[in-house]
Amino acid sequence: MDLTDDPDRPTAVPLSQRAVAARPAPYLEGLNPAQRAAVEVLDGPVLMLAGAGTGKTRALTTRIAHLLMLGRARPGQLLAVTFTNKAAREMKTRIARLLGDTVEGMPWLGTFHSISVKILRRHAEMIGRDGLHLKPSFTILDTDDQIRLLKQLIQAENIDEKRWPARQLAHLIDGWKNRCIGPGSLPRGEGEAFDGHGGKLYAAYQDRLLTLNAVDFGDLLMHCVTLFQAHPDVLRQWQERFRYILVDEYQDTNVAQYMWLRLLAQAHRNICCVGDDDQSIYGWRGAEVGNILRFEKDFPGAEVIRLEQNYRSTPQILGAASGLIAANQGRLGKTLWTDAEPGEPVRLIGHWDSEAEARWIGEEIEAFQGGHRAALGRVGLDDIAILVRASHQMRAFEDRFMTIGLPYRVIGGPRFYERQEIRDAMAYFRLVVSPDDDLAFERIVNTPKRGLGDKALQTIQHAARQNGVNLLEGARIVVEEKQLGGKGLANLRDFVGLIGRSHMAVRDGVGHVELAERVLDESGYTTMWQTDKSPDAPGRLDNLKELVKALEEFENLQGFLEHVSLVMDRDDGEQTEQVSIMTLHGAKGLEFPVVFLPGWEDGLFPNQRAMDEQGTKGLEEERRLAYVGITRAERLATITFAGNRRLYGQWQSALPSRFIDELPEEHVEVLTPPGLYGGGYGAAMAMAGGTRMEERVQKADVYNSPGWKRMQARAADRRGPVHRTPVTIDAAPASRFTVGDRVLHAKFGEGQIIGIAEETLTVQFEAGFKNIKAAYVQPAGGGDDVPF
DNA sequence: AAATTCTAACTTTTT
DNA sequence: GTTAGAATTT
Repeated sequence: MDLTDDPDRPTAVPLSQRAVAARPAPYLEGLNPAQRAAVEVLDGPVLMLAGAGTGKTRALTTRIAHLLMLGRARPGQLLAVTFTNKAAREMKTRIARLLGDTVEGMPWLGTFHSISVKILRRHAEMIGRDGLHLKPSFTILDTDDQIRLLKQLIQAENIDEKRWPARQLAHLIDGWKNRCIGPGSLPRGEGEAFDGHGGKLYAAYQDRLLTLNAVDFGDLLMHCVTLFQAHPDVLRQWQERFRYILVDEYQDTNVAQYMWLRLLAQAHRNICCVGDDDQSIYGWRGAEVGNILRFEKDFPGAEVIRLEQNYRSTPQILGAASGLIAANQGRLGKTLWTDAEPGEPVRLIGHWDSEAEARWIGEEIEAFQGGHRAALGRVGLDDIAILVRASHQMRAFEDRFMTIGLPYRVIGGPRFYERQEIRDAMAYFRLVVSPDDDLAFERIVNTPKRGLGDKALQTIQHAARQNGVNLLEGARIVVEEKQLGGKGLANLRDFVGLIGRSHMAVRDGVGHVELAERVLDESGYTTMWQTDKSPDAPGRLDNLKELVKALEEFENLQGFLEHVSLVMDRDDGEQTEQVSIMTLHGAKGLEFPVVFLPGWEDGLFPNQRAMDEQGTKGLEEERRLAYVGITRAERLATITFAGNRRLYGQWQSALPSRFIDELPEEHVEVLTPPGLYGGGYGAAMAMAGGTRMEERVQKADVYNSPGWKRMQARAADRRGPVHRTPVTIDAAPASRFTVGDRVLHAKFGEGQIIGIAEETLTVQFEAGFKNIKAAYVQPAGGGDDVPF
């Protein structure tokens, strides 16, 4: 460990006195002054407030390249953290390009998690307590394994599974770890949550993880933090190693990540965080916007650099987005500007229902293909994205595009390594590599079906516990002592035999690719999918083939498994041009020339639940999400909403999103929907002619006034009675109840009905909104006034 | 043990 | 309208 740095070095140098690189480097050319400052402020804490599309990644990667070129640090002394593997990969390629591939890759450029793994592997034995600690070879549990493990514990502790499903407990535990709250210090309310078992269960869970020599995702960070806190010598070692720390998407850090960073940055204080408080959209999974707002307090003397020149969008798009986000309180404040051509205003259009919305967007896209929008230049399908709030909205577009034969791709479906067949295959590999992996054993012992059900598994577990061995060994004992009968026994014998032979094969140095194929074939796993007649079976077989192919790039199974537990994505090189459909969350960091933003209705977007559970905080996060959506567009953004939408099989009507009212009029053009449904707002819009002026008048008259909303509501009324509650439901009330009644539910307690759709009630409980079948609630002592 | 029917719920998602 | 998980039947 080298200690060459001068501890008395000033932490920040004023901008004016800053030394500029002796010789102008070619990679610095073309940067604007702010970007240049962001690259050249070398020492001390720096907060780069980079708005959407301001070249933040460029500034960050150039900064890294610059540090390396100036010899301020060797690649191994730079710590660069991102949130996704994709971002890390992109950064790596960009740095390599800037440096002309002359410098070896940066070992410490990666996600919080991948870097934590590297650190933890070196100090694993310091994690845990006497007699029970981690080994450097620990495995990383994914959510699936985590939930299975919790289920076992819940059963062992005799906790009511119905009241506290493992899934929910896993979520809670995740939350605790995100906030870096250890077993000793659970928050009072939540620790008691599980019938007072919360703390006990948590401790049991952590113990179980240690005995399995495993950690979950949350542990990776939390263990690092506790390690640093408990062992100052270890911390110092890492602090000294990382001379410069760079963090991307700082607004998305949670408490654990924040502590992790702060600990590591304390020594050199050369930390550069890049983020945009207006793009913080992950509050619901523990991200703290506060971290970015507090940066200057945490690192006194920090230099704050704002990147405000936007290179992505037209002034019209930028204007609309800026106007919208201005409604949020407590922003750090940035004024984005651009010197691009004005471009087209953001287009706004309403439709009768979600099907009309999908139809219209499909037609628009086809029109682009026909070259009807010459002003935009060429627009290919790859240039178009549809960004939705909730994934169920995607269906309407998939259906429509399928029927008109428009190629599309859905981004953000289950990832390759999360698919069932891949996880099964991986479990086989895991068991081959480490016989102690009991979770892998459980997963595959009866996959494909071997006639080994719960009973058989219990027998195996019993045998294993009796002899103090792992499940595989336990199974061997069961086979030897013939504790099972018939077919199950024979199958189990084959299974144990196969794994045993595979262990031998590993020792004999059989090629891992060949071994993998052999295991999958001989276990009958491949056959299982070959004989499966479900429509997705062939796809699964393809995936398996691809998995085996991916193995080739690694030296052995072990190496592959290590890699996979952290890198959970895969690029499939699609060749044909396709329209992208994804959620707004999935779109962060991406850009498209043409963007469609459907479903801007109150309740859907802003999402009702987000507002109920988080109040203004939730609404502001939704607004940031809207901001992210609009700013993805380079040349044309189109916002649409539908008066009626089918949700959970029932038609519901809603008002246009309140965000629509917040868009500055001067950047919005209201379009007329085709195929009017006789009257309603459509009739009003039909009056609009083609000229700007008329559109303006119409806009002022129509979309900005309560009258427009009334008209919209009246149109909906013709289809039946409508209850105007936050989420309105269009149907006759269930006979026994009316809106406003108080009801009693076995699990959620007392609540108030705020919506009725046939037999489904929307009830406001203390715990939040729930849709519940009328049969499951009792009328409760009423008399309370209805708030609506 | 496997196939079948029934039930209750339903944001956003990375590692 | 769909889906995962539980309950029930075969």
